[in-house]
Amino acid sequence: MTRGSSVDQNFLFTLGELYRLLRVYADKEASRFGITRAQWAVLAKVERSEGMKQSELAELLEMQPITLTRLIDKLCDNDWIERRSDASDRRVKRLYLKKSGRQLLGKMSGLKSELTANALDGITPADAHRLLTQLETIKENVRSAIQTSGAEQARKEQRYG
Amino acid sequence: MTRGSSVDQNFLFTLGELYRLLRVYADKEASRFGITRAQWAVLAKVERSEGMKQSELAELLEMQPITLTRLIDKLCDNDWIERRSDASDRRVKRLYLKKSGRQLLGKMSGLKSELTANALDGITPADAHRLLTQLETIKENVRSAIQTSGAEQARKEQRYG
DNA sequence: AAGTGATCATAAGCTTGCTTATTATATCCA
DNA sequence: TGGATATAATAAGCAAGCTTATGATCACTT
Repeated sequence: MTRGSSVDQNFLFTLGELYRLLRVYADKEASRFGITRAQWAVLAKVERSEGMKQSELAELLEMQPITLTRLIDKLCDNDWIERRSDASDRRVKRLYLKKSGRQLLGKMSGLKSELTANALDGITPADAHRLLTQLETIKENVRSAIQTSGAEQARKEQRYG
Repeated sequence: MTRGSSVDQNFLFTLGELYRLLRVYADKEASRFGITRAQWAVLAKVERSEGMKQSELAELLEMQPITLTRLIDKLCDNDWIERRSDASDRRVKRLYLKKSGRQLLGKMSGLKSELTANALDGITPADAHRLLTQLETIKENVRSAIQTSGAEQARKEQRYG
């Protein structure tokens, strides 16, 4: 129980503290390439799945479409990616890497490894793998917790509205 | 190597995605108490170490003093904490919980456990404990990586400035 | 004692998240 | 065919991070 309560006391806020540190670190390093960490994450995801709709990409990135829209604006301004209209649905815009975007990702490929290696220093590859798996598990847990609490909310509103 | 490269591909951005999800979740739940997750984190830290200087608290929270200043403004507006001038150093303000802040934390004590338990569902207490330890390790790694890269920066500037 | 440099809190302005609302377009059903 | 509902992208405005700069105070050196 001591063990449980210690986790209980710390997990929620510790993750936030780590995130802030990691953000400062990654932004500082990425800035040498004229890009921010947030933009880089989008660019990397576009590379992995070109031709996606913005809404699909937003879901993959766990962010709201409007947040993504503004990041895409910046990536387009820099000519790293482009929006192309969808032939069969005129609401949709699909995202494609441009040549300079591909080149940038090439130049940055070593940086991600370096940042990750520095962050995970002293953690064995096996532990790192387990850690990542656990983070994915937690992501799923939180995603479904949000949906559940949203559903409860809707039910209450229906009952009292 | 497969294992290493899979971590390499994902750790940096996965943590950001999890953070965003967790933020949405915690903010939504905390809002029932009229407080945000960020403000809650500050309030909880003040409870644990009353009488701290703002600058010390900012360091504990891994955030910049100005970021903290504005969160503290809100906590003071709500009368949950107060700033008291230091007797021996007139620059310093020390932070103390007020009665209603203590009451609020009491009311919210169950929520943190609930959020953490939901997030860590399916992860054994032993694994959760190891996970938290690893997050702390990574925090230290990143903190020192930032300092190192800052030092390199300063060295370069000195050399070329 | 006085000046130089550090430290504390804060201000101004930017980024990247969010929520809520708007506009255009699709889809569905009656 | 047409009206209600849903979906895609964007806009406006707020929250909470950041950097850089400022004013007040302190500490140290001379």
